[in-house]
Amino acid sequence: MSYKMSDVAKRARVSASTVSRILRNEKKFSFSEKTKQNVFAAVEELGYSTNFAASLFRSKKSRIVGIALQPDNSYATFRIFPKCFRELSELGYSPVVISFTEEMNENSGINIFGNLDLLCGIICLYGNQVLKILEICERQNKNIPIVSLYPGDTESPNLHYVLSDIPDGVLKILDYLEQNGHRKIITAGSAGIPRELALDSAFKKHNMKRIKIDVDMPATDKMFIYGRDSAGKVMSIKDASAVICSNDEFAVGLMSGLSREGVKIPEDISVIGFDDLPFAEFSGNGISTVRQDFEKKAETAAKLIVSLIESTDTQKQFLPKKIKIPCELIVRNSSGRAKE
Amino acid sequence: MSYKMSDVAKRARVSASTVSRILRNEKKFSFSEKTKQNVFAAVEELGYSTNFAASLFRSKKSRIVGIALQPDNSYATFRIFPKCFRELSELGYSPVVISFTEEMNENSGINIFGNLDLLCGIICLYGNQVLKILEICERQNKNIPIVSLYPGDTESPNLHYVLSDIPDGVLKILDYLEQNGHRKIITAGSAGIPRELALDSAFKKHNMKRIKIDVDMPATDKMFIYGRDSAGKVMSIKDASAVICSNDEFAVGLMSGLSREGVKIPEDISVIGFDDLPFAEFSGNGISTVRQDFEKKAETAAKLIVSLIESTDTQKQFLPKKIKIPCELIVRNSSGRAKE
DNA sequence: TTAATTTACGCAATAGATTGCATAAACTGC
DNA sequence: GCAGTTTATGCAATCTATTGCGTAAATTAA
Repeated sequence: MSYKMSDVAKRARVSASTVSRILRNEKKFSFSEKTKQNVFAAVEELGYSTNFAASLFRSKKSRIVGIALQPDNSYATFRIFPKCFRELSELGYSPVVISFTEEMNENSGINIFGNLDLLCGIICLYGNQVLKILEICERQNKNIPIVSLYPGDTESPNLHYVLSDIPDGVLKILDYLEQNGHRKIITAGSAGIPRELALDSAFKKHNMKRIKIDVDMPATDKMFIYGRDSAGKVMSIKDASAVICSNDEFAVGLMSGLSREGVKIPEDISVIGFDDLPFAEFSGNGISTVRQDFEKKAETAAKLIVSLIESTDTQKQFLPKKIKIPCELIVRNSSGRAKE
Repeated sequence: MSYKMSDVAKRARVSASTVSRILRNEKKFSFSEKTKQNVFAAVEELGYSTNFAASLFRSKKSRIVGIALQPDNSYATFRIFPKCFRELSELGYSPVVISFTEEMNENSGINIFGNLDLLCGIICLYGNQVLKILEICERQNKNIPIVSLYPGDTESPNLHYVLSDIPDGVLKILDYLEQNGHRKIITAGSAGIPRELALDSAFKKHNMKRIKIDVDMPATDKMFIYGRDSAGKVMSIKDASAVICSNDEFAVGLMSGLSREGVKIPEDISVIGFDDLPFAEFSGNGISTVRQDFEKKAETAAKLIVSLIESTDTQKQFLPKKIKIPCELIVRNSSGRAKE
């Protein structure tokens, strides 16, 4: 049987309340250095660690942060997840995956973390899920901070965002393509409304011709296939000299489809990916792409949510609603100068 | 404020103990249909759900299963993880990631799930970690079932395993290569002792010449790089007609390195991967590889651990110690007949 | 020096589900 | 129809950390 707080208290010759307060360093109370020393020593000697269940039961404060993941995870998600997880752990919180289901609803209760009782904050790695989560929280009067790593189709003022600066990334692509003589450019795939708007405005700014190939891409684990299956459409557009893809997986699939038909990359057409996933460097002769700094996003999100959890309502107002992380254009060999 | 069990009890005109027993359907007790109906109705009407903290506090039974992941996750891991997660959830358990740290030790307590108090079982997706976890459990007298999805370097009789049938997969590769005239074959990378033994015995059985290129591959997120950096060594072995790689990432990296040097695949050399990760189909003209049925592994592991958790000590003896999942050879265009 | 405040700590109630023990009612077998 | 068993349910103790309230001692202000 393991020790309890009263054992520590006895050994340190103080009361259990004192032990509790010192261990949680409750700021409303102060204790002499000597008392603290005694308590810590007793804890050390007994190898005591506080009973999570009892603590949670009494205080209702969990230090558990939910991480919402989509059911069929793209590689990008799993660049973010581990970093996010470790960062939260180091900040003294316990990250917990709260969703792999499409239909997250109150009564699902599919596992104990499915209902939000235990959570003191949520980080959402799934753009289109976050509004639903917010809705559930509001209906349950669960006033916990929510940080989203994707914009979703519409941003909400009740959420916090840590986003890659997609508009900037898109502009960098177009700058590069323009400098290399590209004028008529395909965009292929789909990546939500904000990306769409970013592309539109970038094309407008550069006064270049955009040809859209919209692809319905519901399953994130089928990106390669969506890409490959789009090769025909891309080839049917005769005078385009470049394709900007929604993500690297799509780009790899597309290149595979194009190669199969004898199209040479980048001689016949330049292909640009998005994300810079690990395989981007090694697919074909390397894919030109926009690198998202997933690690930075994850770390920032973890720090932000902890700040939000630990700050008072007044302090919260001064914390940023939206943080943008820069993107970087990585030029490899899937792109080059436009033909003639 | 949310309802408690006594509220439900009052509404159903029974005692709280009865509610508790009915909701958990404790098998030692029996209740009339009518009583059950009343209780369920009351629960429904009040929208009651049991307070996890109180329940855990009193019973010390958590229905939380730890999933141990390695810090730098390979893609393979994240094929398994979501499936495992969902399966466990559907079986009424709450999966929780318990490790992204190399040095998992008792006192890390890096988050509340780091010490094993809350867990009723562990699934380990990380071969070399599992023995350490077992050791910690034993030292803490934490007698919970542990299921490993990788053999690790040495198997332990105190663990349960759900493994891909690697020896069979390896044999299938050699059968195929032999039929296609390959006689002198490189194996490149490293994948632990069991795989090593499987390769040795398969080569012996086929009486073929094996040339080992051992690569130290500590970081699973650098597999592509290890592969590419091995191109030189592979090329230096003149008369080999095929390379069997430890995994698909390595294979993609290697192919990238070889192509860069003008080596044609499969004309000059056949490359075989392992795992059949999603990009294998789309890299180059498709990589020949051995498909591991990750989904099946995940599902099987989840079901096994739940059986172990819910069975008595006597029943446990009849549950399998090791379950093997078949592999399948997928032939694509990175391999063909041996030269001349 | 006294009143006012701050510092330092303890007492005891409390949170809500679980479970060992007890009991009443119903049933079974002879 | 009675002893013995099974079914069906309730009572009350229990698990352990937290926290509101209270107080004594130390410090500061006046």
